[in-house]
Amino acid sequence: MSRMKTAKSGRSKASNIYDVARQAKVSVFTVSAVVNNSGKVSDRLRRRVEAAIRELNYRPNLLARSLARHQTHTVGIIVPDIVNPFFPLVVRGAEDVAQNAGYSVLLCNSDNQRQKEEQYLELLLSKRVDGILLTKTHGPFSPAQQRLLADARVPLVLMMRTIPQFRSDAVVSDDLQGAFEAVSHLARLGYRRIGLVGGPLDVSNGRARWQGFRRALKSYHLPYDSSLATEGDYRVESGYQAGLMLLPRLADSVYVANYLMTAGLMKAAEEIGLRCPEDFGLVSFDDYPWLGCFHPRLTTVDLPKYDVGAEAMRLLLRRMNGSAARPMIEKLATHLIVRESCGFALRMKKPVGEREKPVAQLSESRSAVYRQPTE
Amino acid sequence: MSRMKTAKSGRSKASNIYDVARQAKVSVFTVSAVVNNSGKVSDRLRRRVEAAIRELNYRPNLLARSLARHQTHTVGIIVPDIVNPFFPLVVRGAEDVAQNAGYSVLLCNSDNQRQKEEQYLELLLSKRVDGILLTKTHGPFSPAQQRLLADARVPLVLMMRTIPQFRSDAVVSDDLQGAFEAVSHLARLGYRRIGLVGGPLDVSNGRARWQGFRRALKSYHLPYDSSLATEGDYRVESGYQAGLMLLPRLADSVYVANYLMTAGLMKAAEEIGLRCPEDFGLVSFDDYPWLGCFHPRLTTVDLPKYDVGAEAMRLLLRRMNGSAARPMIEKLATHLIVRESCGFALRMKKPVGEREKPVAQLSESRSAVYRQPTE
DNA sequence: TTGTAGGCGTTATCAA
DNA sequence: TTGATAACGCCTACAA
Repeated sequence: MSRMKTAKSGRSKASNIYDVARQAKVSVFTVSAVVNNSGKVSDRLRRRVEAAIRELNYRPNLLARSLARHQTHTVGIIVPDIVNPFFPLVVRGAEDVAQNAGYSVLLCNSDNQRQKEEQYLELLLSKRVDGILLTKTHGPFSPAQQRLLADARVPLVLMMRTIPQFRSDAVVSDDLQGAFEAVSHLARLGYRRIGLVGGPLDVSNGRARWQGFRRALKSYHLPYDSSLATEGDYRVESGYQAGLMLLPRLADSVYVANYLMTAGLMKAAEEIGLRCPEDFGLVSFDDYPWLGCFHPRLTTVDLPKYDVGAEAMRLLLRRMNGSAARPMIEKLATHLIVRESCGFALRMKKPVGEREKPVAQLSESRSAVYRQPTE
Repeated sequence: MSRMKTAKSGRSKASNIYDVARQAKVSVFTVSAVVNNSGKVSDRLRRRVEAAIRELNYRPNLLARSLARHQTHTVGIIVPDIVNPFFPLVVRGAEDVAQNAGYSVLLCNSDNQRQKEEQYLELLLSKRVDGILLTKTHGPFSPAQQRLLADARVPLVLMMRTIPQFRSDAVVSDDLQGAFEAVSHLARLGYRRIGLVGGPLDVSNGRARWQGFRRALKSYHLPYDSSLATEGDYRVESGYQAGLMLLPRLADSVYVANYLMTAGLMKAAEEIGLRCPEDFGLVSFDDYPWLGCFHPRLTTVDLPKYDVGAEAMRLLLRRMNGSAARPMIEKLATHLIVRESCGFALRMKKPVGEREKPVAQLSESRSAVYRQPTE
């Protein structure tokens, strides 16, 4: 008799491999072989098993399988905050690749808090994920975490941020080059007092974007005025505060290291009564589908968010499959998109042909296909 | 001897409960009792166990625990696309509540494809999640899915969209009322040819937003002109197309049923050479932190995205804990935010005090605290 | 090609 | 209070 009652009758527990074996009058091995399409099974038995599976509506318990096989086909992704519009695309890139390879994704938000991050890390390891994708909060791993990770021998790939003194794979955007291009663009347009709303200096991409800014200044023989450089935390409010500081100091333009801070700065400009690009030029960092639809239409440096996630997951998959290559850092190319906030139309001084080309390559970049978000 | 080698030596497998038991010279029961803080264990043994755990760096295998306990402390969330800026907040709301209750979240993107959705549903059930949060694609569940869900006896809560003929819990925003308010606002400002860029009619919130539009027209004795009403799919492109259709037909204003379509429509307006709010008024649906920072600053109806996710998860938790109350649909209140795209400043006809109050309550609404996104 | 039996790491039952 | 020992559902040598 079937263990899983049919249709109407009182429902009992889900059927397992033994039920199927009994129903098909074969051994569990045969059932397992059929289900996993492994080993040789005669057509006769295979058909019997398949019939039984259908009748009992059997579906393997992946939990049990994971326990037996020592792999869960699940990866963990820890990002600061999925609500920051930067991360959905990263996560989506990772998820697409994962899904395609038969893996599911456990999503965690650290809120940039080291404690939350650590808790999630432990949880993921306890859940025996096969790998981890991480956008690390500021600061290094604690010794406890290092040991944890080493002991668990679970591959980990960093996204967007690297950590000094910690050798591991990482996929990042070429932030230094991107910031360099952004600021160079302003310099080429003739701006002389270029302000910076930078990212946090305690994370690598914050530092890189800062560096790109300084190198571009130097490259165009512009002085570095520290009163025009502020450190933000990638959130709207810090951009707003920065705007209140910078703009009254007669910055004639500004490079803002991410989108949310740009929004904050625009708000500040509005309150102060300054218009962009008429009163000051602006280049932002990170593009979104709606940026070309509202005013000022933002000139920005597009970051390969989707590809960062996708590449990170590909790298992780390779590690999970036992790749022993030495840790590598992949750096994905950025791309300047000129619209109006930089004041290009107002100050056009360069031939049009040049406007979307980088002036110089500061570091090697890897081109990548950018996938447009679907909605 | 400890099974987990210390520091330098060749690392063996992670230690399990037997290793701990052996090390502490107790039975596995005692270890289990200590780990789970259940049952009575003498202080003497407890200390021995705790010491052993520390020495061996033991951490329970949650996989095995799940298998034995028949619960995974994991829930699945299926949304159309995490890249649509609508969903991150929903997911975040759910994740916060889940995390707080000791649950992790498996994230899935259906891309509004029924097939993908079905695959994910099966996967989640096979992984034995304890519950599911779902923003269903268009159309009903297939009979196969219905059976699947019924057999698995896994609680499921719908988010944002309900399904006719399927009784289950759901948490939605009060879209009908929201749309009604949006369009009423336009009517009160004196607009007479109000256009609609509606959501897809094959999902419930698309229909509700459409209905709210029509009821408001009726309520203000405005004729319904079907040539001014278009059906979109919540994506940028469809808003763009709708704009190209509607605006040349002399709509004096338009209500757009979500943010991405609004972006598309603004793009179309730009190309046509129409300005907002000078040439046409606009009320959008769904608010974001940056909407007040760019022009035109959008008048919009804010949806309680975070709360939808959070409430849905709370409901799910109750179900997972065995609540047998009959299925309920929670409807969360929306909130009109007046900025400039509606042309309020240009056409001010009503006293200021009235502008943020709904004219009428079309359906019961539940107020809820709105949490601002952090970045 | 197929079956048997032991293992995966916990929890839980039932004696002691 | 503790300790054996049987589930939990699947995989996989090893045997037949």
